[in-house]
Amino acid sequence: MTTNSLTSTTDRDNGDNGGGSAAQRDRRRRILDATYALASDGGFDAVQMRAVAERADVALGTLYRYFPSKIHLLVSALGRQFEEAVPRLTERPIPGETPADRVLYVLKRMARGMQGDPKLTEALTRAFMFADGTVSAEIHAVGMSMTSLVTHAMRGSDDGREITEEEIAVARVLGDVWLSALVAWVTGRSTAAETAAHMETAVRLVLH
Amino acid sequence: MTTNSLTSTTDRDNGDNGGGSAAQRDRRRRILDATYALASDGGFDAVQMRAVAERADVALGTLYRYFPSKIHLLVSALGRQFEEAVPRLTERPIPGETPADRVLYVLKRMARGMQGDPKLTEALTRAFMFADGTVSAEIHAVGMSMTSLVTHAMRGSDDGREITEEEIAVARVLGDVWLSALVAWVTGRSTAAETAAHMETAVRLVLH
DNA sequence: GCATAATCAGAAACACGTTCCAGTTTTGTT
DNA sequence: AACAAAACTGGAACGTGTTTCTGATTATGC
Repeated sequence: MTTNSLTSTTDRDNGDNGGGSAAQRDRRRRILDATYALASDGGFDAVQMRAVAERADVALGTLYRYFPSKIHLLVSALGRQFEEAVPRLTERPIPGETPADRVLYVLKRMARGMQGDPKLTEALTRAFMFADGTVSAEIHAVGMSMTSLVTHAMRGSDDGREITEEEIAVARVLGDVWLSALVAWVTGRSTAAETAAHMETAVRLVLH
Repeated sequence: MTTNSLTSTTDRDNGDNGGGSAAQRDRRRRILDATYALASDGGFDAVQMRAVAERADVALGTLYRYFPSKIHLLVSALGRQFEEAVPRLTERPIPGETPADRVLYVLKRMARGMQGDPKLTEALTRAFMFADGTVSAEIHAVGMSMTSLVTHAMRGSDDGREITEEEIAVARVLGDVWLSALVAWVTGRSTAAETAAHMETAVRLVLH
């Protein structure tokens, strides 16, 4: 199992998306848009496959052709959200004196973004947690984005150095804590403030 | 049917259900036993409410009277498993020279136990991750067990000292990592060996 | 011992994820 | 242009979690 060069500049669309005709790309976009809208409005339960299909103006069978399950659909939506967020967060140097400060800055900004749309976050997080092995590709992609984000924040700017094992380990641990905290928040077991405090503690612990 | 101490030997009912007649306690026990058996055999999907009811020899409506949802049912089962495991793991001094060694010992032993019954673990973990706010009580109990387990391992034996904030923070971070690793393993996204390696890295990172 | 309330069994019904199918439209090839 | 293959539509249908209903059974207070 490896962990490759994460801060890939490659924007490549991998198999599950890039190909296809313009009509197909458009359908896919409409489906993901409908998913966003429904999730943002009513959370996981409101993302009903019939409703998504109707809103995206495709038949139910077509929806299932593009996304073989509700989980795939939501995890793909989460993936797209990350794809959009990561460049926004990494394009300019990240403020902060120490790696801990910078990582916290990034994590908090991301948390704030998600907390601004709680229902959407609930839907996506839940899907992520419920996914089984058949979604490992999509999930791996999200994990990579997360790792890349954190390692990028640990250094202030994008020098060319190879990313070390240590950095990856730190990033993965922080990613795990972040996910758990997110789940706790999403399920109403902790407040946003508690989540933030917990993340801060974890970062200071791990980044000596 | 397999294996371990899960198939209740203890007949005692604990706090969250202690009340009620003997017949009610017996029904509850039968229901949880059926849940164990089905989960151990076929995992989350195999725990079907009709099947649980039939196996426990109660009507479907009765099952729902005792546990308002499948998630509640499974999370309760997980809670009982923890209740049984924690004393077994904390009753004697934990081997290991350093806190890191001892924590690893405990976590690995627990992981081994769960990996010995993968389907059961899958079912319980999924339920845990999918739970919403209405099961926060049960989930909080599990979280406390986990924290207590780790803090106990960090010290070798049970001296009377107050547990520090720092220790709790470390325990919570490790609990988060453990949970994420467990989810990754359960959903087939990582192997047992990878999970163990990841846990080891995290422990060494957090416990200097 | 009996009246009353609580609980239970059994079964039907509903909701939503998922699958399947017959017919139609779009796309690609020759 | 004609044909074949692939994709799409509309809708029915199935499985499983959940709810609801009715009549039996059991527990509880007098």
